[in-house]
Amino acid sequence: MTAAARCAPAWQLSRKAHGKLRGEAALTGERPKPAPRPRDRDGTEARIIQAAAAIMARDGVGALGVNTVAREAGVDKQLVYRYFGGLEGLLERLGTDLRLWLGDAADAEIAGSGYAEVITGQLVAHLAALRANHLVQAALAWELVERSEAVARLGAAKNEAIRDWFAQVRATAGAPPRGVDATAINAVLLAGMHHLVLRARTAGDFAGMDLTDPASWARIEAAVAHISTAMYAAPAATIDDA
Amino acid sequence: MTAAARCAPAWQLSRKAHGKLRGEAALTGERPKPAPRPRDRDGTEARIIQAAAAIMARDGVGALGVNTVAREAGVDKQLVYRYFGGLEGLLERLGTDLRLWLGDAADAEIAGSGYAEVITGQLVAHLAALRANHLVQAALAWELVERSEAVARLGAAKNEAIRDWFAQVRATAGAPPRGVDATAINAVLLAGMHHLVLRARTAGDFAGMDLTDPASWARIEAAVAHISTAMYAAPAATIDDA
DNA sequence: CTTGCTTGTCACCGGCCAGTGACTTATATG
DNA sequence: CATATAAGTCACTGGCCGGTGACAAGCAAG
Repeated sequence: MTAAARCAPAWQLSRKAHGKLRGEAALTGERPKPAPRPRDRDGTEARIIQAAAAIMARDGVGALGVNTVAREAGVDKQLVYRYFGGLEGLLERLGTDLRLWLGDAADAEIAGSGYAEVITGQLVAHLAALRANHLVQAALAWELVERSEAVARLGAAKNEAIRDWFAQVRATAGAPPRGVDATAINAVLLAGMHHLVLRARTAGDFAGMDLTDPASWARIEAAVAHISTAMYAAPAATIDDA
Repeated sequence: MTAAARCAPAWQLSRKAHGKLRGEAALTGERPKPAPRPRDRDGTEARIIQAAAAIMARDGVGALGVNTVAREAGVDKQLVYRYFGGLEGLLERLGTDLRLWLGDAADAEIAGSGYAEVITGQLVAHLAALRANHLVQAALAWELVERSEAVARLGAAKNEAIRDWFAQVRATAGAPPRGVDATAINAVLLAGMHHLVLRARTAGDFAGMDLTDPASWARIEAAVAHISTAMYAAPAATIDDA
């Protein structure tokens, strides 16, 4: 499991000898030859990772388990243990790939003149990318529920991606207007977008907005752009906080 | 049940001495008198509800189950079925109480002059109330992960509370400035606050903000107030969208 | 008193899950 | 060729969970 993996460290097993042997089947009848999958380690690993991603995106993280992943992949669960060291390692591998996916989502072109325009464009692009990526959504939702080590690892990768993104934006757009806490404002806007996307995938609404209606998303996008533009507009010298 | 694991119960059941029938005890030896809990239906129901709330707030919704609740309450799980009709009914009852809690959170005084001031004060108050209420946080996180019927019921209650809140605010503060999509802006801000609070209880950070540091929350609060004030400031006639 | 309802308690079932040992067979290596 | 390794498969253990049936004891009405 995740955090509470060490549940029963000290049970002693009074193991009885296994009765049946494989060859016994010949006595009862002819075996229909199960036709094992052709050997392909890399392909099998890919199948397992793909299955985990599919379950995560479709059914959420709660449905992830060694049995379910193996079943989805059409593979014996033993292979999950052998190749990844259990669910823990599999999730770590999945996190690596997820990091790549995040990179894709953050690859929107950074363009525009001035901080306000650049940030606004980036926020809107981020919203669209996140809305399209169900896997990242599942990971994000997971982080809000679990407190495990795997989550922390995955979250660290994501944070690093966001940090890089911020640095890139700042390098392109320059500094935000003086006296504006851009980090906090961006955090609020980003968090708002994340939350609305996550609400859409389950509840379908939030605070009077029907999140199943594309029109609502247009309004949300406009609101974010509106806020971002207003906050980072050039003549913001009148606003000052400590 | 999610991946969160509970590993405790083995050492509680060490008393194995049960015979097939209750009366058999007299044959084998004197019974130490299991001393059943004195009869108190209302008290027992309250204990169960309280236990469910405690688990939800402490361990999250993933840890909720008939067994765990009964164990936490120190009560046989059969009573959960008898009194509430299973987990479903228990959660419904809990939702009723939760609705009251939500009411508490929304009972901040609506005061101020003008839409901007009223909304800003309400948002800040809502943030503080939500930060203090771990049970509502758990419910909110749950809604982002599950897609069940109980969730929908609970969410409906919450939405109704928010709707009432909006109506009250509008009645007090009047309409927002023309040309401003207040519903969408408020949704973004509200969603941002919710998301940051939910991140704080698990990940502890978001987009470069350390959510374990009270100073970060001061900045977030300032950012929300800043945005709200700027968006709803009276001379907003220059801004127009469709 | 007897009868019936309720409260509290326990035992048990089937099902799913995590994890392990062991077997078969294909492939590479000598 | 023989043999060691690795891939794929199966069987099995132990455990928790949801859910149900049954039992003992309190309590009240007749």
